[in-house]
Amino acid sequence: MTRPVSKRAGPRQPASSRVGGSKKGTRQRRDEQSAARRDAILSAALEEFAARGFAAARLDDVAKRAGVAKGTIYLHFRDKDALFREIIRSLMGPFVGTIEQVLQSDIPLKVLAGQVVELFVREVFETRRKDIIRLMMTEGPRFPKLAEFYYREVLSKIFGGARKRLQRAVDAGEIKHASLVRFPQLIAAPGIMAIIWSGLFDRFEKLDARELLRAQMQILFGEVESA
Amino acid sequence: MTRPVSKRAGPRQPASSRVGGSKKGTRQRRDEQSAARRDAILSAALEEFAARGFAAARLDDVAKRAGVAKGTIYLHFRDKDALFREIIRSLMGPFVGTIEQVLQSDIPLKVLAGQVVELFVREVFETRRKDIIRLMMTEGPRFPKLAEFYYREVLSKIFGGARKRLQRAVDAGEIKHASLVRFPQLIAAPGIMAIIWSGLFDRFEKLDARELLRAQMQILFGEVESA
Amino acid sequence: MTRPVSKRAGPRQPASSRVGGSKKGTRQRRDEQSAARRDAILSAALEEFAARGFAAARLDDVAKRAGVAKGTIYLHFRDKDALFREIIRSLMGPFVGTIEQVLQSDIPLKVLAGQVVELFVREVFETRRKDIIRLMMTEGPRFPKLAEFYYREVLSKIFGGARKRLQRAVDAGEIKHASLVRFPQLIAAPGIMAIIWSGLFDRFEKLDARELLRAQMQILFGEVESA
Amino acid sequence: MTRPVSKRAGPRQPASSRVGGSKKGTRQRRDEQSAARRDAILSAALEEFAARGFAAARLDDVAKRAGVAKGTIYLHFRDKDALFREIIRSLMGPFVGTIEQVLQSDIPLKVLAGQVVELFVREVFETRRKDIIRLMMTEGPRFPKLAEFYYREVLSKIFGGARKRLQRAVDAGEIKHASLVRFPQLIAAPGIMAIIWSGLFDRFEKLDARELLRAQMQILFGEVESA
DNA sequence: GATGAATGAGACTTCATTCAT
DNA sequence: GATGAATGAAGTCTCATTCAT
Repeated sequence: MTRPVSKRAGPRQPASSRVGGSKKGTRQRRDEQSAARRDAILSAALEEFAARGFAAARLDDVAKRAGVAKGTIYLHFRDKDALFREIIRSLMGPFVGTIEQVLQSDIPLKVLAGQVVELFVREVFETRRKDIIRLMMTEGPRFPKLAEFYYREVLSKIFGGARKRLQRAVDAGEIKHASLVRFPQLIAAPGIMAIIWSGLFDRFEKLDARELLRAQMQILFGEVESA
Repeated sequence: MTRPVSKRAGPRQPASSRVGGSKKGTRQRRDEQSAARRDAILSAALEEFAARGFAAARLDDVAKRAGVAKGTIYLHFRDKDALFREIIRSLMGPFVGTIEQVLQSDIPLKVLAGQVVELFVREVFETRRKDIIRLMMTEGPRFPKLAEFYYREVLSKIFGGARKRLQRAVDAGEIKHASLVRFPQLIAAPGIMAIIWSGLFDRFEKLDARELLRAQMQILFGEVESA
Repeated sequence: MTRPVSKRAGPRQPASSRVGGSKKGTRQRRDEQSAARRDAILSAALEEFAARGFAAARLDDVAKRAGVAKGTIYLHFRDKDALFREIIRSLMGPFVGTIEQVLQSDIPLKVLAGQVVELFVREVFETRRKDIIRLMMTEGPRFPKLAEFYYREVLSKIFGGARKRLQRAVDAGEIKHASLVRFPQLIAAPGIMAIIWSGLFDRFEKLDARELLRAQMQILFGEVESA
Repeated sequence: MTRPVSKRAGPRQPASSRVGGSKKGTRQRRDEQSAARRDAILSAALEEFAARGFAAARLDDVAKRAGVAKGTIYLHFRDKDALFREIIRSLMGPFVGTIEQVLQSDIPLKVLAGQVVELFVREVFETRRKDIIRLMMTEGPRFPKLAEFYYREVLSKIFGGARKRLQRAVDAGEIKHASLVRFPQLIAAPGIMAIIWSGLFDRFEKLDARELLRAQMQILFGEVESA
């Protein structure tokens, strides 16, 4: 839970801003309150959805957790589905930029690998983004539009960037496993594994996500430098 | 007499014999039909659960798909939860033996790796076991007992066997990545990735599970022989 | 639970006897078995109905308790309602004769009163007839036909006989409370009270039915002689 | 989005104002309406339970009779059981005070007896309290908690008060039947009888509750004065 | 805008009744 | 005749959604 999850990139829907904002004082304060409420709802909803799954989560509980009335949810989101979509959108969006940026840097792959591991652990695995990803995986099949958005806006960009970087590395003889260009998923796979494992089996056998990822990176790229 | 309440009833269907078969003794025939029905329910339920998730799946649809009446489900399973648990149990159980057996054989790791890939692709990825695993991942957190069962009966056995084999290989200098003994999950990770990807993004970009797994195996163990 | 409740006076319904009974041996044995089963069902049903009430009692449990299959119940009784009616009929019928007989005897009222108390305690309160009466009270309103039967076959006869006897006693100056002729229910009221109390409050405060009834009799008729 | 599951909703009725009333502050108005609805449900439920028994009564019918939606019942009562318990509690509670008060007055027993008869007839037998008592008798065995409550809060208090008063009367030579101190139930028995009779046999033979009770009182206490 | 009581479709589950065996 | 697996109507309860206040 490193940073305030909500940076809201997506469009806000009804809210306000429709009317020219002049009187600043009251108007602006109201907007802020409204935005804060919206964030509280998103945040509460994420926790409820993560804990019980989309279908089993109750908007009643979401409202209670967010400290608003049930009806208020509907002032910000058309329905339960829209709320769910917005969670994914608003919480993953801001993250993609960061990732792309990292991938574009020209530092050696071994160093980059270490950075990616740290980025994943600190910005995903140890935050609620882990839940977002889990939700995406578990509920995604029932939200085709969302899967498409996620693929288009997140995966294709990340994997696209990764492929380019990997190709350069292969061309430069920096790495030997050329199959990575075809399957950058292999880099992400241990992350997925860590997320799933943590939700199911940590009670029985802890799995150290950082070490797991570093092990894979080492196997893929050789000795990985600490971040 | 008095109660207008109802006057229930319900002739059963022409007893179709859709399931079951042969002739044999009456008693045995009945048992077979009953078992066949049970299987039909399990099968139908798996499909419904896989398609909509546990909470959103309707037993009504399960019954329809299985060709039985709603009440019949309750002759075989106490409730929806029990049905779900039984799906996992009955379909994963028999598979574990096979996997363990394969892991115990003394063939070279490279060959074994190829066999494992084929086993996964043919016995999991291309069958309904894929759905079982997906369900386990998606609904597991809400079925702690089931996660425990799965860990105890499936994962600990498979990973236990794998660790032993890998340790031997490390000791014999057969492989160089000793971290695999600590993290056999790295071998399984691409399988998980393939399952999740297929459910979410195959529409946009196909991911060849067999090739993905072979790529990882090759990276881990060097050139992998075809099975 | 003094005597085998079942004396079956009422007509038996489907059973048999339709065909001339000649071959005695097998045929008769079968009839006996069938009758025994019928009694077992009635008996089991009474206990289930008494314990849970008519609506909440399950024929499944009745069958189990009677040691027969569920379908067998329907060989003897058209449906749950009929089963209920038959319980009342078959278990109260034989009792009425006895009561009437007692009321017709010419012994002094004080003695008679003692006999009635004993009869009630031993043949009703301490047997399953108590449950019959309770069921009649609790479920009666929903079985108008049954209430009618009960009134016609049981109450009107008993109260009719009682009134005659009481009138004679009044005429003879044997008792002073002439209102008893109008309200013989006053004699029965403590019995009803005892039955209801025993089902609800015996846990908190025992109520000695015999003493309660004797107290009322004493008040009504003066010193009552032990039976 | 995906789920064909539904698209529930349900505009509420024109908010009829059938219940509640006046104008006053908004908040208060709402509370009043809510309370009125609660009462309507209790009232409707009592009638349904009285007519069909607890198990056979349908909450659907209760809702219909109360003029509310099914779900509304659950806003006020956890479940069917709770609704039932609340009926007994809320309708008997206020009555106990009255009864106790009457028993404490120092008027002569004969007068008191007349008052008790009138109280019973007017406040119980001719009101829905009759149904409450009937329900208590018929369903009590399946609601042990309720029976306990009823015994503790109602019966023990009433009988306790009665015993004291009767003991005083015996000591003062006001009455001769000392057994009444041990069995105040004898005073109540005709009331129970009247309630049961009215539900079952009034069609065949009317039983005048007031006269029945007065007859018993007269027998117990001598000439009873009109109330 | 915010609230939360009210709504009612729909889910799970039970169980009286039937009928092939 | 006896059995009990199968049926499906009907009941209880939940919860997404609405709208008067």
